[in-house]
Amino acid sequence: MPPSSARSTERSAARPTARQARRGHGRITLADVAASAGVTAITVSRYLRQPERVAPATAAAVARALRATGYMPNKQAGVLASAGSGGARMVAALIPSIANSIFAETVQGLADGLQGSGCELLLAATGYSVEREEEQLGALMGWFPSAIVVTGRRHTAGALALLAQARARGAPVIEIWDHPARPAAGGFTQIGFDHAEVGRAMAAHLIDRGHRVLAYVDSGVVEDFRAHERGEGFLAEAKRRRTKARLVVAPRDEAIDAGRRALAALLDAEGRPTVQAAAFANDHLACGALLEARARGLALPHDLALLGFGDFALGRQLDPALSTVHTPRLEIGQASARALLHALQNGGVAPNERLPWRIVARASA
Amino acid sequence: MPPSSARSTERSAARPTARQARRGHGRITLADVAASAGVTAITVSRYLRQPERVAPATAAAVARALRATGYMPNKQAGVLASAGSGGARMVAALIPSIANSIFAETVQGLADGLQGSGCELLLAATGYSVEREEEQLGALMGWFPSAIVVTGRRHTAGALALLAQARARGAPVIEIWDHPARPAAGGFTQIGFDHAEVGRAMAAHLIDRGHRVLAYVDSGVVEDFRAHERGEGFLAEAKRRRTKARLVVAPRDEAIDAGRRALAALLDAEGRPTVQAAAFANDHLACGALLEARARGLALPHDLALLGFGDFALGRQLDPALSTVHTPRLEIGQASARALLHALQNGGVAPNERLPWRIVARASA
DNA sequence: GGCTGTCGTGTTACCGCTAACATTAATGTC
DNA sequence: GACATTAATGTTAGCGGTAACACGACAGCC
Repeated sequence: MPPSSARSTERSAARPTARQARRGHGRITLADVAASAGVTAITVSRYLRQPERVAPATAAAVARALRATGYMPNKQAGVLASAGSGGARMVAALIPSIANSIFAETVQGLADGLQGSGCELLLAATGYSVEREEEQLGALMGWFPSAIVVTGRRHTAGALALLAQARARGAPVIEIWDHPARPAAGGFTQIGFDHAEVGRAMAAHLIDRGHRVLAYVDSGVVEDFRAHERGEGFLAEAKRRRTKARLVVAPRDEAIDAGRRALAALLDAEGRPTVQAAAFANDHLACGALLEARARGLALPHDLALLGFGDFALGRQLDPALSTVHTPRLEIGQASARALLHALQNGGVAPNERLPWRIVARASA
Repeated sequence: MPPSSARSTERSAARPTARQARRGHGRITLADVAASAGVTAITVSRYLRQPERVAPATAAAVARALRATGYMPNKQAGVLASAGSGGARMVAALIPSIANSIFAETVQGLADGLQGSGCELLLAATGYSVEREEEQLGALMGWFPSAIVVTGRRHTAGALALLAQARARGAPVIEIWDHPARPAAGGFTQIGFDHAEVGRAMAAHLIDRGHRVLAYVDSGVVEDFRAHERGEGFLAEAKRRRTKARLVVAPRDEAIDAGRRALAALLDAEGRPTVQAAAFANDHLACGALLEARARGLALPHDLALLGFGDFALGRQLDPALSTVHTPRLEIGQASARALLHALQNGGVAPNERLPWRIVARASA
């Protein structure tokens, strides 16, 4: 039965002065536990953090007192006192959108990997805006997180400064979902894959299957940098292979509709179809296109080949099933958690990690 | 240009004693800003929190010093000193799964609603386990969050105690995704809807369309209480309307497969179909069943009616399109943010909120 | 002029915890 | 038996901020 407000003896002995100082918030503190165990606060603190350093008899008394009081350590105070070198840690994660299943799974992987490590996850969404990212980063940094996970390698100068500052403090900084061939300027740990390479592979896949007039339907989200990079890779590979390819940008509607309309535009432009094969910035767009193609009675992949990106559940179930790029979305989160915990324990910078993706050739391309 | 390590004059004046006390972590503190502005720390603190209380000339000097130093308030210290009555706040949210798009959208709504309010989001996933929930809650409570959002109304005794304790401290506690007809024991704010009612409506919908042999395919996730409640409502309504109905539990596989297999079992049991219409715990299951039905050449909804729950993107695009229940998943998050911010500002308990859902009759039922 | 009130700022003490050093007692060493 | 070593616990002084009160300067009032 926890004593409701038994403060340390020393304190309750002090008679209430006129100056009614703040006497705590009624929480149970280390001092309460210590009083109950007949030791001082530091001994209880030691018991909790390095139990091998307190004598067995004392340890037993402290353990009893902890149980009796129902003590819960105040992590704010812990971080403040030990600047994060203590047990309590917070990991800040910044992703473009939580509702986007791709990032949701990555966050799930991150949360799973952090589970049981004593790290809590502080999450914010940027809405695909680097300015919002900087803003959110500023807010999160006020908590002095032990590690920071951001999405992609493009950030505002201000955000980069904040990240560099965090790293200088010893906080690992991880950029996820991106890992270009040449390392980025900031020099932060990168866990992901090379989007330009994926774009090239997408083009190669379509060209290898005999398609000669290609298009990449890019995301309408201006700051979806990774989608744009896949587009650049796509065009580069097409050029290298001397194949016609163009880039169009999907309208910024609901993605499935946007895909439908983007394909319609490609098919109806100039009065005749201007593509034989199209790759898309994501599966939502590709699924929309696939539905549009089906509605027009086109035979996939003969009349038209469609290739998505992301391997969402929807594409797998449509008929014909959507060919796409499978991405390590859960793995990126898990690997980040691993990397960051390792860096926190052993110091040093977490190494980059390139995770595998693969083209899943189903019926549409 | 921020001075790299200019501490307050008073401190740098103190000659370095043998006892090399901890002299900060090299961060820029209020004292640094104060020294640069020629005032004391408390004045800077006031400028930041109640600017109308400092003289205009001082304010200008402080503002200049803030810009010069690049100060970033330490929120840990702020919370510790003012027990959350200060500006810095943290909201802890506990959901079953982040990867589940339903909850991801709710978290997105919550994050959106919190955006700009000075509240940060501390997130954890329970994996649909009340024990894990208690554990995670214990970990999160160490940060003494200003508000807590949990999913559903079923919790372990330990978790309930923690929640009650938080509420006693003045932290609003919100249970999301659930709002039964009669309030739950804990008496926490509920924002969601009545799942039994949805279950009844699902049965009513099928019965009204002439189906006489019903089934509810429940989630294989043991602690998906809300799905089970919909099932109970479904059976109750069928009973009231004197209609045959049974409850079966889907295997705990990948959900689309599970739905396929659950329907197959219903159709093949006893050598002949044992249902005319089935409702499902979620759209993933229902989509699986729909694909299975289509593969068997059944005509929906004549031969078999299928009704899902959740209104996922997939079901909308299948052919025939899946009839389902649309849920206010984003709204639940937004409403929670609103409620919680209101409660934090004005004190008092946030009122319950019942959010609207609706049956979306498409082609399958 | 003395009293009171307000404004703007400073002083002190404290939030709850832990690093660094101090202290005490028990143990080992020659 | 004097001294160094180790083990176990305590003392002090912070971490970086804010609440509560203190205080001086000036204004308004009789």
